[in-house]
Amino acid sequence: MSGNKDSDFKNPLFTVDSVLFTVIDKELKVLLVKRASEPYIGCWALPGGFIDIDIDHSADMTALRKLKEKTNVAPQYLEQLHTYSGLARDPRGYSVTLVYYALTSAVEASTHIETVDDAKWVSIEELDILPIAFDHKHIIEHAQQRLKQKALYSMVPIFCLPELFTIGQFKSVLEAILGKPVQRKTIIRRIDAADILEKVDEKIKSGGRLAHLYKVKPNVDIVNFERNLSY
Amino acid sequence: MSGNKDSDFKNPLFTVDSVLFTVIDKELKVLLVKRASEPYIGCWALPGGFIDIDIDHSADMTALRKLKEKTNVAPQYLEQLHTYSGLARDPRGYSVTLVYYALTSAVEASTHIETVDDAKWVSIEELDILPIAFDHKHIIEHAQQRLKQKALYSMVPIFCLPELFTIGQFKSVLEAILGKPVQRKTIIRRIDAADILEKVDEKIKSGGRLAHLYKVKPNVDIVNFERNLSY
DNA sequence: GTTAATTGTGTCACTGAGACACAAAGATAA
DNA sequence: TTATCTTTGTGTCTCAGTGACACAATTAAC
Repeated sequence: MSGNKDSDFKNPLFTVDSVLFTVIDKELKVLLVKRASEPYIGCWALPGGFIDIDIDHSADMTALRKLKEKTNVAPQYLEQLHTYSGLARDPRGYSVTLVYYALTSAVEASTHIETVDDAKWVSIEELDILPIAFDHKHIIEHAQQRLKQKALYSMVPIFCLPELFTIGQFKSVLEAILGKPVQRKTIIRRIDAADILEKVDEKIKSGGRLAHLYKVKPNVDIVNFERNLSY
Repeated sequence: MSGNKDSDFKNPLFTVDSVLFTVIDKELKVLLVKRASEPYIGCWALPGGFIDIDIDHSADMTALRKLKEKTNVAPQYLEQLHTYSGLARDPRGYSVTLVYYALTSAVEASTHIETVDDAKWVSIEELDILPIAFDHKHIIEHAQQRLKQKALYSMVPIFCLPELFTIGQFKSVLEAILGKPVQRKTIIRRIDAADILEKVDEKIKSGGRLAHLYKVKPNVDIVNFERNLSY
C-alpha cells in the first residue's frame, strides 16, 4: 500500500478466513456469509477479515473472533489449513490470506445463524450453483480434502457433534465427511482404543434399541491412529 | 468480511521463512543464516525475507527464491508448515511469518554453502548452544516434529538424498529423521509398494556386498501409506 | 581361504481394519 | 399377547502390512 520505512517492498494485504464445517442431516455443510461490499458484492464468501492487532493476540484469535461474530459460539476445533497468496486471487491487488478450517456442533451454531440472512450453511453440492467470491470455492475443496484425510486417522470429527452423542451419530458424521460407509464395529474399536470418550446413560433413537450416550473426557488430547481407514 | 475500509487496520509486517532440512553423516541438519542487521544481529536465523510482489508469483516463489540465494539450488521438496503471528515474536512489533519446511540433498546444497560464512548447516543439538533469533528455535522444533510425522507415512524423506541412492542411505536418512532404528525389510517393502523408485545398476559401499542404486521415476506423485511406522 | 561387513530374502507373529452373522432391546401393529 | 421391524452392540474370520529375526549372498580386507 503506502510506502513503508522498514523495507523496500510493498506489504501485501493480509487477511484471515475460516472454513467452518458441520454435519446437518448426514450432509457436510460449510458456513458462508454474503458479501456486503465490493468486490464480489452479493456473492458468498468465507467468514473472515483483517487482524486487529490491538485485540487479536494472534491470528488464531482473529479467526475465532470472526467466527463468533457469525455463529455466536466458538468452534470446538480450529486448525490452520494453508496460506494463499498471489496477484490473481483478489482484483484489488496482491493479497495474502491465512485460512483456517474449523468444526462445530450444528445445534449450537445454527440457532444464531438462522436469525440472520447474511450467513448460512451451504452443502458441498450447492457450491456449484451459488456465486462464490474470490478463490473461496477452491479453498473449500482444499479444506474438505484435508478434513477427509484427518478423519481417516483421528477422532477430530467428534467436534461436529454436540456434547452428548451416540455412536450412530458419530457414524453419520464420519460417513458425511468421508463420503462412504463405515463399519460401526470399526468406530467402536477406535473409540475404546483412543480412550478419550466415556459413556453416560441412555437415550432413545428413531425406532430400535436405546443407544449409549458418549461425551469427551475432560482435558484430553486428540488421538491419532497408526492406521488409516480405507480411502 | 468486515464493512470497514481496508485501511482501518494497521497491516502487520509479513515475511516468509523456510526450515531447510538435510541429512549429513546420519544426522539431521537445518540451514541457518547469520543476521547482518538488527534486531538479533549476529544471531542465527531461518533463511527468508519479504515477498517481492513484482517477481514472486506467490509465497512459494519467495521461499524458493530465498533458499536459492543461500544454497544456489532449489530444494527438492517444499511445503507450508505454519503461519506464526503475534506481538511478542519480533521486537519491532506485530508480525506475521509464513514458514515453509523444505528438503534437499546434502551434496547439491553444501558446495555453495561452504564458500560463504553467513550460512551453515546446524544439527538439532547445536540449537541449544547457538544464539537463535526470534522464535526460530521453536519453529524449527515444530518443523522437525512435522517432518518426523510425515516420514512415518510417506516417501518424502527421499528428497534428502541425491539423485542416485541406495537402500542403506535411505535407511540412514529415515533413522536420522525418526531418531530410532528402522528395519531394512520394512523400507524395501514400502519401496516396491509405492512403485515410485526404479533400480539402475550397482555401486560399491564401505565393505560388504554391492548395493543397488535407486532413483525416483519421472513425473510421479509422492505416495502416502495407510499405515504409519511405529512411533 | 577365512573373516568381517553389508545387502537382500524368507517367514512368523501381531495388530487393527473390513466384512458379516447374530444377539439384544425397544417400537409398532395385529 | 405375538410377530415384525429397526437400530444397537458383540463375536469372529479374513486380510494386509509392520516388527522381528534368521539366514543366504556378495564383496573387501587380511
